[in-house]
Amino acid sequence: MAAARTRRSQRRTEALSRERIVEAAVELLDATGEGGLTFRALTERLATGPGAIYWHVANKGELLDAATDAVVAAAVTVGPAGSAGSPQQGMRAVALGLYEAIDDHPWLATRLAVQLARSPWGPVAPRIFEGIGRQIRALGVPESHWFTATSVLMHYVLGAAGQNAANAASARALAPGVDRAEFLGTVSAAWERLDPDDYPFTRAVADQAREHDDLEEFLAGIDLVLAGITALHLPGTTGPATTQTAAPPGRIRD
Amino acid sequence: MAAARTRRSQRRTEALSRERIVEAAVELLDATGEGGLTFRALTERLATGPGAIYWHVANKGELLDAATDAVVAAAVTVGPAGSAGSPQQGMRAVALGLYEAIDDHPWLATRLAVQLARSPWGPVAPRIFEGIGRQIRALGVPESHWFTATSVLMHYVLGAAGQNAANAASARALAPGVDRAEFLGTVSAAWERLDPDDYPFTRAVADQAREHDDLEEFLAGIDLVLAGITALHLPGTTGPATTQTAAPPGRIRD
DNA sequence: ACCTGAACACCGTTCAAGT
DNA sequence: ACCTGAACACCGTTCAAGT
Repeated sequence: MAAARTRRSQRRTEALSRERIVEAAVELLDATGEGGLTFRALTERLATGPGAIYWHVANKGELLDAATDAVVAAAVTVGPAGSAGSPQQGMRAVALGLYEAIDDHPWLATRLAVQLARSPWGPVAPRIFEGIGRQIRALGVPESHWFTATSVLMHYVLGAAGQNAANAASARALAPGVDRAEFLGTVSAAWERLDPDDYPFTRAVADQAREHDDLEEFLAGIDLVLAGITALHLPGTTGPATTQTAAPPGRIRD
Repeated sequence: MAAARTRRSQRRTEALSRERIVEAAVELLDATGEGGLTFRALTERLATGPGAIYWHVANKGELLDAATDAVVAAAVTVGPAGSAGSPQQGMRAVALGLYEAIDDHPWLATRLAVQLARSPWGPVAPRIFEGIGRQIRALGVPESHWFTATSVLMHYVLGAAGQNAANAASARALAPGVDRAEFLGTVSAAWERLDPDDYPFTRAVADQAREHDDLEEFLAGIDLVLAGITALHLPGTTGPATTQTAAPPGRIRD
């Protein structure tokens, strides 16, 4: 309704709104990183004064939260419970969605960490938790393990995706045309220069770090966690020798 | 040598040094959080001017990095390769060391995320990687899996420990005397108020979230990952049905 | 109801000057 | 070599004033 008149106002002014502000914030974060999001830059981009922004948004923290939530929401499409394909494929789809979102918006990794660490009950945590948890449920994991399994996967996915984005950003920063492999070689070389007495393991692993493909590594980690879930909840298997699964761990602090 | 004269200078002035500055920064972070660490507060605490601090430290980022590294170094004592006890106990000891460090210094969770996302080749990442990796090696994991297994555990441990610290901090902030269980009840209640159509899984899990013991949950997650490692590398087991472990995953983006 | 923009308090950092 | 402290540029936020 009233669609005829909308055309003219689009060009210059287009009336400020919370959505437009958040949209501009995301663009600014993508272009200049978290340090580049200032009210000065934002007012310039939106052609207004700071007061106008504060009318729609309480403060900078809320703006960052809204930008984070908007990007995450777009990345993990909650959708109807039953998508096509196997649960494993569903899990990969959700994980890759987050992986690519963080790859496209490198500031997201840090912001997610900050936000999950500040208010786990905000809108972002449930979004990610739900997206991963549904796949866990579809895998046939018993309900008693749902929380643990989903938590492990969530933390791994976010951490590893953030690490990947960091590698990508560092490679870009080192020199415009630097190859990703070349950059990983630099890191690997740095690790090989560590003290042999203090860092024997890290040095030994430096080679693998050089050659690995990030996406493949990411998926291998997910497979590892899924294997653990299966091993723990399938009564048929001999039960892993490494760990007493059912017995309560008990406190072993000092 | 020259031990006799050291007494007098300790009280008031005690000569500024990088170590003293980092020490004061950690104290300030512990007392007031990341927002409380300012050069103003720091100069007051150290009874100097900002110029004196800048003589020992390049900028605030370097100071935060140094504070983070100091706390992590104290938490994961690298020590001689072979400690007492089983590899599983060793793994728990390392994980609990980080868990407690983040619990004692809540700002550490966010700062580790920032720092690992910015410079994975800095001193902090190898410290944590080495501490966890040695236990992986001691568990008999084949070398080809070292990198994946250590990465998964590192991301999980840091993420889950940060989450725990966040819960603790939020419980404290909600009201001085609020019980941890009471706070988790609040979060659980918030999750149960989510839209049933969009968040069926999260709502179903809200109960578990209310009742769980954080430390127990943390250790259960580690057991899960260890079970996955065992399942993947032990040729004896029937191989988990959920995932094709050996076959290269291949790109499945869209 | 929504926006303007000058003003304020505070921050990280610099630097000429001291010892 | 090490420290002082005034000064600078920039930041998030406020608020009286407009429409």
